[in-house]
Amino acid sequence: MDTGDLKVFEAVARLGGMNRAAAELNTVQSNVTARIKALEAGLGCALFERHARGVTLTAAGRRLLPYADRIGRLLADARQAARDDGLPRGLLTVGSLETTAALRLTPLLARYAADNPDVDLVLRTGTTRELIGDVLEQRVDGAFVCGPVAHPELGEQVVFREELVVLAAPGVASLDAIWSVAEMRIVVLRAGCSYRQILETLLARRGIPVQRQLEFGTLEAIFGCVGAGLGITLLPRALIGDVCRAGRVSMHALPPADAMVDTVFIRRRDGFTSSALQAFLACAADGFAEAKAA
Amino acid sequence: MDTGDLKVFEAVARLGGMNRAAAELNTVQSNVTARIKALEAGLGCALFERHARGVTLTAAGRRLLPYADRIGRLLADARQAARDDGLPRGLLTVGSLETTAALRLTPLLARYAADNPDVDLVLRTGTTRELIGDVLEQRVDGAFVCGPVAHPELGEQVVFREELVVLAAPGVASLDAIWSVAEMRIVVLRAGCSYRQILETLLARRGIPVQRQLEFGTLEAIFGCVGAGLGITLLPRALIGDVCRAGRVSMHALPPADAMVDTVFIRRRDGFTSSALQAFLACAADGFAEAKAA
DNA sequence: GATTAGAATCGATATTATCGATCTGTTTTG
DNA sequence: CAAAACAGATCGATAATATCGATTCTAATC
Repeated sequence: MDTGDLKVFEAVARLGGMNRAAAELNTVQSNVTARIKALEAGLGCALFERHARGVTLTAAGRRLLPYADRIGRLLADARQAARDDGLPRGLLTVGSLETTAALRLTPLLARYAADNPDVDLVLRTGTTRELIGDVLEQRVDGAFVCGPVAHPELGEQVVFREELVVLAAPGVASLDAIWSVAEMRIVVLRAGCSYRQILETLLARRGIPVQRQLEFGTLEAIFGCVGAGLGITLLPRALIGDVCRAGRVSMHALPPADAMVDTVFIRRRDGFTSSALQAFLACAADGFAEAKAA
Repeated sequence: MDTGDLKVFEAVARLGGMNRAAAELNTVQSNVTARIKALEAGLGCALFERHARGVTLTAAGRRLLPYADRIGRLLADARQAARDDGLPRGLLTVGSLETTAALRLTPLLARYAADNPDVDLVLRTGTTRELIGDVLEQRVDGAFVCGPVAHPELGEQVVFREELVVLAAPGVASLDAIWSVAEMRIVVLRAGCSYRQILETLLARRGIPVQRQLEFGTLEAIFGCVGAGLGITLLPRALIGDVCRAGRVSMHALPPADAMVDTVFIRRRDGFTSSALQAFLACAADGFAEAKAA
């Protein structure tokens, strides 16, 4: 059983056919067949059932597949680990929620990029669920998501904790006034934003349907929209500044159980921590410690 | 980078020389040299420093080595996982403390062996420390040791919790009478027994030197020896039976903090759980649940 | 300076992987 | 129902590469 064999095996399993796998692997079908046969002979059991429209995994194949994946990933990690001489360089792919990226990460990313010119930094955004998958499948080295995650294969560290507050039009006196409305329009920074989900959950819990959502790319636009009474929004208190005191919007605190949200940085427990990632973690710890002190 | 290459790499690293590795791998030195060179070329960095008395790992080599081990183990797991069709068979190697094996495990092992005729059961004994190493290095599939272990790579489950009591000669009135002795002889079931270590720790904490230890293979012999005033011993209360009520020895409870000992079954968190091991766990859970009920 | 242990190198050989063509058995299509 | 299309198995030729054994080179040790 060889790493090459396992790669072939994985491709055949994923694509459901030897021809397709051969095409992907830039080789010919007879070759793929031969390697699978060799693998099966070495293991002493069949991995695929052959039929007219391709192949499907046998029970043994299904048991082997996750190992093939893990071994492949471990090999990639091993290569990286051996090459990594302690100086941050190469590719660093970090995931983040849209909102976190837009509102919190820019200074950090800018500083990291400036400090580490040899690192190619890639930012990938998605929902918490998607990003967890990305980290598990090693599509990103780590990600900022909405915590807690509590996944056995993931390590997480709280990066910052923030209080979410509801913003509404200036005239709104209290939360109760908001909850008593028959239906609600919400304003978000980006579609799929995690704050949107939280807000929708809060509204759903009180039986208030969300009529429509408005999406704006900047905080200022959101403030303007909310101030004009077009809807409500949910944002970290620290980001609101003085638009509230200026009377442009009204701010409403939530009960602590709903209000406090942790943003955590997750990464694979068993994955290799490259120098580039290590430097990133240090930079992040630094940056957010400053933010807290300020 | 290939699994064969990694095996060669591991052997060279462990033996500190290409000739020695070649001998172990049943091949010739030129071959080992060639594969290491290929591996280094593939990675783009040197893995060994060559000098007159063999080779030593470079920093890159040191980083790679743990991955080589892990990949090797994962490959072995993968092979097992693919072959394992759900029916317990093959080799099952279990570790245990001497004492646990002698006093608790025999009925369990007998039943397991009877229920699973296709499994070759191997029992390996050692101290908790040794057994932890055995489990980590995959020399055993799992082990009964003195808990708690709390190692990140190991999962543990408490198998039974027992109260240890001190046994002394019939005339001894209390623990204080024992602690006030100037020196003490202790009686144990086997050398290296974990109860011996606990007892020695207890004595050491009170500044009592252990003069000599007596070792006997059966509980009866220990009772006789202790009853004759030759020394004291430490044993689970459940194993003592009525020798105490019969007046042959005196029994002394310890403070709860010292008295309660957990026996836990440990195994690798990420390791493959074979059908044979799964059946063993079921058998153990069953057997010890009965023991508790009785 | 001779000896020794150990790694590098090299040419010959054996092994293995790859390729392209062909065969066999389905399923779909005309 | 026959033909075409599709998918895997098989096979012989060839290319690649792993292995071996002999030799060379180097740095310690005697």
